[in-house]
Amino acid sequence: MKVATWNVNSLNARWPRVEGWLLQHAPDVLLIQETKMTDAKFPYDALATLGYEAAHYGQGQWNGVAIFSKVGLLNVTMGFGDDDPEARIVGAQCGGVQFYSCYVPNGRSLDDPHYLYKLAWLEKLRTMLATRDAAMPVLVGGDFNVTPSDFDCYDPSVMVGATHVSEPERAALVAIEATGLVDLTRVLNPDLPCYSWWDYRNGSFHRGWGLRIDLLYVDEYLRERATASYVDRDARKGEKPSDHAPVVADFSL
DNA sequence: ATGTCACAGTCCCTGTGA
Repeated sequence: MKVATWNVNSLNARWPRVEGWLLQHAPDVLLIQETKMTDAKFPYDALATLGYEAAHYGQGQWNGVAIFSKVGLLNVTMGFGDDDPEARIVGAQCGGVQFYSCYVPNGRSLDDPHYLYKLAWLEKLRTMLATRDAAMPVLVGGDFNVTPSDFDCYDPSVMVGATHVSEPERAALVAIEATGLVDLTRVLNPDLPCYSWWDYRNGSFHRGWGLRIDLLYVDEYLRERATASYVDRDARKGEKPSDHAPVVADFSL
């Protein structure tokens, strides 16, 4: 089973790239973030032509998450079941695995209310994962907007005082791991940066100024069966790329 | 460090978010 997560920064603007990527890589499951579209505009028919069922939790202009699957799509859940109006998490069971596609709030700055919303959102995710059905393998992927460690930053010295590197954000990831999950890309590539995002500005991609903020958390069952995890940097090149590259994992199930 | 992109509305430019 091939699985990937990709923040596409508008599925409307990115559809030609997404369609091409699906044809080239044929993942069994693709977790998408930032569709930035209403459900009415979601390309269900085009995905069906490519062999994918899809679950979309859309909001409109901002946010929006989806799961594309070639291996079935059951028990779709949207949000955490509270009154949060932002469309940032969708879940589904695909091929006997519980998947979640997550778009963690950015936080904006450490003194912004949105930063507290980010921490609260991560705690809601942790609570949900702590009470999950342990009988079902689980993969939680998405744009976490947090670097797990300084090694996931091109230059930690320029990130001091910023979001994405703060101790509370990293502690929130550690607490999520404590529910029985591992950061698969890092576990399989302890010595590679595996950056997944580069700012559109400053020629950041070509200068190597990246961050690893798109993560795949898996339980022990999936970790034991994982054969590879990598970033498809080619998807960050060329015409109208997203500012994120897909993060892929292969499993022998 | 700020050299970009996408969105909606004020609608062919501007403010906002990332």
